[in-house]
This record gives sequence, structure tokens and C-alpha cells, in this order.
Amino acid sequence: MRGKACKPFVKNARPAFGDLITQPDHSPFPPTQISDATLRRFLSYYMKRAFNVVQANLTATLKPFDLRMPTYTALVLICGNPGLGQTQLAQAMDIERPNLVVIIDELERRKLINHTRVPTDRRAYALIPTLAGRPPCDQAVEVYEAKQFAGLGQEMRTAMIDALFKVRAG
Amino acid sequence: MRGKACKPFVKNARPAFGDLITQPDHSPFPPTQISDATLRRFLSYYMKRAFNVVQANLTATLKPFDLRMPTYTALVLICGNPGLGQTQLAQAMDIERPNLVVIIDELERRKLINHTRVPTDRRAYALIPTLAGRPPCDQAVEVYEAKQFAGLGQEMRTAMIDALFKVRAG
DNA sequence: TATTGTTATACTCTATAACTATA
DNA sequence: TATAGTTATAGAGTATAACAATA
Repeated sequence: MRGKACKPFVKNARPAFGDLITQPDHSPFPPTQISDATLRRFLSYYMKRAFNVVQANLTATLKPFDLRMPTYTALVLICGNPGLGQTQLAQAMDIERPNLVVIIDELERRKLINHTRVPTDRRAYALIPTLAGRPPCDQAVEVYEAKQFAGLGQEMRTAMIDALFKVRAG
Repeated sequence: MRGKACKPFVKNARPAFGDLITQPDHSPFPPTQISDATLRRFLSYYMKRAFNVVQANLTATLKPFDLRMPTYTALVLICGNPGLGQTQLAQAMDIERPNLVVIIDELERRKLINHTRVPTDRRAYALIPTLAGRPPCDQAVEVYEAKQFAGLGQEMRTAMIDALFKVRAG
């Protein structure tokens, strides 16, 4: 049988037809319903799907604050690390320095951060949150992260962090 | 003290200066080093960082197969669900139908899948892997997923799947 | 009237190369 | 020579609106 190696795992998959019918399967997304073989084969898919949800929810939550994911991330990191330089921030955000420029510009235009020359190294700028910058940062974080990960519980949260770190570290 | 609410957690954060110095901190990325408060505040950041790694590794791994993440995902889903329609595939991939068109076109151009009219509904097309399409699909999955998640072990993998599903389901 | 797939189009996020001003 | 930040630009991935063919 041709399709034996791959088992269907898409909800409401259209029944195949002709000689290509294998096993019409209507298994839902939950991991418990999916064969272990399939799970092991396609973990990156789960990561993407979960991340899509996080991204969508985060975008929606940040809208009232007029923040997008990159500006939000930058603001939180700057609030947590006042005096940070742009090269370091780019490293922390895992993006290239040029992409940071518009982000920094926007945050500064909105008076959420300051962009000050470092006295000891006149090439560098230090990023510092303004007094006006902290409240939206704190509120956005609290409103979003609390809501998004509320259902996880401490154990699950810890397990997830561990796994994500392991994946990241390789 | 002004910066008390946010603790630095960026590696090698530049020491702050002037009256904005709070607590220059050089805590590294690993979760164990970061305060629980910070963890709870910014889980989405960990997800993004981990996903960046997955995405980069996956892209590199798929290059020899001349596949990108979307074409790879589509191919795996089609192999796993022969006869799938484009609307369903778009739902499974969590993207809009128009974006699928170029992906399907590419896979079909490369003779990895077929794009056949459904006899019972002449609006719809059924996506079916070709005999040539399965091997690169299987190889790519095995080479990538095995390598990326090898370090996790079964427990961690399960925990991660559970957490990701929970996040996705809300 | 609703649905499948399509076209055209625009937007967000990101990467690369080359520049400037400092070190 | 190397580094911090910048500019210009290109590409990938995605979304929205409007269309044709079919149900």
C-alpha cells in the first residue's frame, strides 16, 4: 500500500479517491490523537502552529498599546536592560542591526525610550526607557503574557521553557 | 528605585550610566539564571527565540532538497493526507488560500505532487503526492526532525507537545 | 447565494551590502 | 583595521479584495 509511511493527521481531510485512497482519517489536532510516529516526524509543525497563535494573540493584544511584536520586544528588553546598545539589542532579538533602526526610531518618536550618546564611546548610543515608556511596557506584558500562558500552570510552563531552551541551544 | 520592576536578562548588557543605572546584570540566557518573575513576564520571547533556531536549521537542512519551510510543510501534509483540497491544506498550514497557490504551483512544477480535479466537485482540486514526491519528503523530514529534536528525549518532547498544544488551544 | 481556487496587490519582518563616524 | 550605527534595497511570508467557475 502506497501511503503507508505517512498517516493522515489533518482534521477533516478530504477522503482520497481512485487508487490513491489510503486510510481516510479524521483525527483531530490534539497530540493524544496522533500517532507517535507522526509526532516524532513533524514537531516543527507543532511549533509553528503554536507560535502562529501566540503571534496572532500578541498582535491583537498589543494593538491598543499601538505596539507590534518587534517594538514590544525591544521595549521590554530596553526596560529590563536600561543603557543597552543597539548591537546588543539586535543580538538579543536575534535580528540584524539594520532592522533595529526603524524600531528604535518609532519608540523614540513616541517618547517611550531615549537614544543617548555614550560618553565613553561616541560611536555608541545607549537605549533608556523614559518614564512614559515603562507603564505601557508593563501593562502590555501583564495583559498579554498572563492571558496567553495562564492555562499552562507552573509545571507545564517550566517544562516548556526547558524544552524551548534545549531546542534553542541545540 | 526606578528600574526595580524589570530585571535585566540580556547577556552582556551594557552597564547603564548616569542616574538611570539600576542593577547592571550579566545573567545569561538559560532559564535557570533568569528570575521567575522575568520568566513569567516574557514567555513569548522564548518561543520566538527557539522558533528562530528551528526555522534557521530547517531552512538550512531543506536547502539540499530545494525545499523551503512552506513547501516542505505542504509536501508533508499532502503526503500524509493524499487527496487533500487546497482550502483544507491552507487551514492546516494556518495561512490564507491565495498564499497556497504559489506553493502548490512550485510543488507541481517540480512533479512532487499532482493537482487533479475532483470528479464529484468540479470546483475542487485534489492534491496527491507523486511517486517522485514521497522520497524527498520522507528524507527531509527524517534528516531534519531527527537532528533538531534528538537532544530532547521522549519526556521533554512530550512535555513540549503538550505545552504547545495547550498554548495553541488557548 | 456560497464555495473553490485564482489574480493582483500591499504590508510586515528580515537579510545583505555599503556607507559614516568613531575607536 | 575594527566597531556602532545607518542607509538603501531586496526578498520571503503573509493578508485582503475582487474575480471566475461551479455548487
